[in-house]
Amino acid sequence: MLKFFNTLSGQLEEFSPMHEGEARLYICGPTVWDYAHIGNFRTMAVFGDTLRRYLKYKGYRVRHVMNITDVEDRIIKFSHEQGKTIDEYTAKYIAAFVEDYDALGAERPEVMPQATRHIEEMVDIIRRLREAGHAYESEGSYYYRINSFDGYGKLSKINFAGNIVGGSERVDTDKYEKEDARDFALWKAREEPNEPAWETELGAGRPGWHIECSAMSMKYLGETFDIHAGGIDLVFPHHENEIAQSEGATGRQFARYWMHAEHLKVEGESMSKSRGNYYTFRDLRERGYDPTAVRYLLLSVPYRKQLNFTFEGLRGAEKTVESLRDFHARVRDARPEPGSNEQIQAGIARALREFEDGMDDDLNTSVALAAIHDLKREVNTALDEGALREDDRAEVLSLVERFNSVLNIFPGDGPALLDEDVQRLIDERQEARHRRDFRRADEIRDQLASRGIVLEDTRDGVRWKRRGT
RNA sequence: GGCGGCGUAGCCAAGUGGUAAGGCAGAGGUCUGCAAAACCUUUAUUCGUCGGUUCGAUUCCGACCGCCGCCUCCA
Repeated sequence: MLKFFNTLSGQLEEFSPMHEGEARLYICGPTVWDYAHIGNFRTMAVFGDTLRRYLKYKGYRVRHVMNITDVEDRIIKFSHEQGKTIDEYTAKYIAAFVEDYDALGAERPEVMPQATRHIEEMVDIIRRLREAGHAYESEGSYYYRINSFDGYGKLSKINFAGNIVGGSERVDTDKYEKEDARDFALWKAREEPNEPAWETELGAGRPGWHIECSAMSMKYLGETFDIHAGGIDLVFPHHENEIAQSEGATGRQFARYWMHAEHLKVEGESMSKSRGNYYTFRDLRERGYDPTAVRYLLLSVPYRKQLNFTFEGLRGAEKTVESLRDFHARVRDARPEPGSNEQIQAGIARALREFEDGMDDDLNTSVALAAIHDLKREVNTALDEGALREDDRAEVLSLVERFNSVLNIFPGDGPALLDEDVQRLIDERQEARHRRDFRRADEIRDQLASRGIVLEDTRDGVRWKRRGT
């Protein structure tokens, strides 16, 4: 039974979608003012993708929407500084995000809507909010009247009485005329003549941050949908405000399950540019790290726990991923005798059960990965002892495919080396050995080993075989 | 000040009211000319500290110490 921790109820709940056999989810995507960092990807690419893939694994049709926030204060500032339009400025970062997302092995969402293409839908919601008394206009801007919405605070459980309010430089109360300092902007009036703005029935201006997610999620998923997810920092105010906007406009429940991914730390500290421990995915690739290892590392801790990202851990993840690839290749290339082995069959059944139990428990990827490692060890031992049989081999392979359809951590092997390439390298190695150039000889042997070619030196020369055969 | 999370072996960490998954590193072994690679075995009488509840606590409760976060258009 699939269970998720729902931030709204504060409890683990059985997942049961609105529409039979279909799961609709919305995950808050990137604000494309810069390259996304590894924390963004933990949430959007790895957690979001795992959620999506496991829902599919469980047999649901998935409709997955991830927005791209392409209008926001920093974007306006930087595009202006560079003399570009918003679209010109963001195009580069949108393309980079999608490229990184793909490289991390995440499946693309069905829809990736951009905020700037959905201004009309936002205006429509604001109009409905005004009609319902939840919104008011002030000096050309529009605000949400928090006092008018009873459920405000139900997601974040914020106790406003105990909060730092007023008198603090943190609360920007003088910029706009608001009825209440907590009221938030739905629409910001144009202030400078050259400021990017949309001419709408609300006047010239641009949308507030929160309204875009309400508009795009409901447009593509319906007024009520199953799962809304994002980083834990979005609980307040972003998601709390989305609820107020959406439910205020429709009078219906907005998202039914709210899931929030914890942030990651880097070398034990919070990641920040000032600390110098801020990494984009591209930074890691430039340093030569394998994208699959990054994915593995980000997957190795359940999404609701902080993950301590370290380079030692990343190197470890590379080794682990490599051993998984070797394991897969070894099983794939094995040519065992017919029949099946009872013990292996039991191991296969146990691995499947443990994997699913782990994933069913709020996507506990740590447990799921442990199940894969246990299977790997057991099957490797059987191969060493020649105890694996043809039926076992086929089932292990199909099980690995199933696991990989959810976690996507078994890297590809690349194109196979042709026999003549292997022979040419072996001849070169023999020549090097005659010269007593063992370093070169070893280099060649390692190169072959990394492609699954095992060498066997004999009196008559060198024999070789593909690993596992 | 209000709210929340965490502290488990050298490192990353899962987990449970009944006695500690998995990965990396280390050690040993198979293989090998030696290595490397691959594979196997092994590594916490103990889960921040001190109390309490219990037949029994790492797991529940309280206090304390330490770390991280939200309350600010940060995933």
